[in-house]
Amino acid sequence: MPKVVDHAERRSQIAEAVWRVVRRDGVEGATVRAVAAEAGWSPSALRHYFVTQDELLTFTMSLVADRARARIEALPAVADPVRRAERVLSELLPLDDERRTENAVWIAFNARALVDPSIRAVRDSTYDAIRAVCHGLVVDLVPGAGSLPRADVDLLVRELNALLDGLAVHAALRPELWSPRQLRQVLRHHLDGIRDR
Amino acid sequence: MPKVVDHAERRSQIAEAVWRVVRRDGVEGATVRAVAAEAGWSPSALRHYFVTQDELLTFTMSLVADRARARIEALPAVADPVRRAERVLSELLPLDDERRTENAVWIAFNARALVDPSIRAVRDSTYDAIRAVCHGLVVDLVPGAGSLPRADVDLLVRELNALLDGLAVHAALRPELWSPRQLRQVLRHHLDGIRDR
DNA sequence: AGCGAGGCAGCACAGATGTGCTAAAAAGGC
DNA sequence: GCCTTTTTAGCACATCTGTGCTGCCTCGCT
Repeated sequence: MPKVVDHAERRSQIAEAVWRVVRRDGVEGATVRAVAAEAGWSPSALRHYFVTQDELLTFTMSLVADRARARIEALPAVADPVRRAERVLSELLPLDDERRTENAVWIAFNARALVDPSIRAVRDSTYDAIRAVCHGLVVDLVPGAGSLPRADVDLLVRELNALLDGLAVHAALRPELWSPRQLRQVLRHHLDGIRDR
Repeated sequence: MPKVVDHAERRSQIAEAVWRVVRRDGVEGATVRAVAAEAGWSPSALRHYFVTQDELLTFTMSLVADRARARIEALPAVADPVRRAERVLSELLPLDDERRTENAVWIAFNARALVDPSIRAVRDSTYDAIRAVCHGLVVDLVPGAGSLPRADVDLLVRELNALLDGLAVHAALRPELWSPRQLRQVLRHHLDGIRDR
């Protein structure tokens, strides 16, 4: 009774084909026909799993967020707050090819979010989740976070959050200028700065 | 002999029409016909000032960078390094409607730079210039920058640069979460941190 | 006044795109 | 083995896109 490839997994396979097309030709290159060719099916087969193109693209972007979330949740517990923060945030940086692809796709869709409401909804909730993660890390990182004014904590969270996305964007756009080692160094320096402030 | 509206200025007017279209409908909405309608001319008139669409889009993106550069160069001299850095970098953040538009357009084109070589060239040289600006500001900011290892300065430059673009992206994408006041606060906090390190 | 060149509009055309419709093929239950 | 449901292919159609081509209209010069 379990089909060899079920509906949900097929949708993920197609979404990954979208990633490859987007990396090669941008979001505007992710036409129904191009994605179908990349996935190895006919356009009509595609339409069986995604009724409209909007649905296809929205699902594809959600999958990026889901994959990252899954990686973070699967992370082993680490006692030291700096190291924990390093591990968690590293999952969001383009440190290897898989995450480079994710980041590039994310950036491409981000631009589309400026004008596409359904994409924007996915993006907003994802960024909210990332901000919450940053908040948790900062609270564990700052010595007396409990007794600190909320505005001060908020400031640190915003700063960390902005740095994180800045690093991600830079490294995804210009990998030749940002080695994984340099990304980690900057992140680590910033985290140390929060702890020792 | 001076025409009422000369060639170069007409090109800028058209590029500004592109900005408005991109803000409304994204880069993929910036078709020749849409831009012509926005600018109030026929598509043929457009083709008189820009032979191909690529030329139009590349020029439009360059104009964003040129405007920002001009604003920075026109800035009055400020003795205090923190205040100077604040003033300079503020010109790159979406603190008002004009700069919000610039940032949104920049982000949209940035995504296209992933696949469009001519756009990428503009983007790379602009980012190099911004990095150079950051370097200058950091050198003035850090007390003993001259005697500091080059790698340490480089680290601070990268961190500032990433924070700057992270702030810009966040504020452009979600203005409702980033008031100009909050942007300035985070920037100021980071600059103070560099000075007092 | 006449003329030549540049600025502009309109149309045309080939290609691509999203999506609907119809039928064939495959799969699965009895 | 047959029949129903799901999955896939193929085609069509209206729309939109970049860009080439042709002609008009309006300046500026002599």
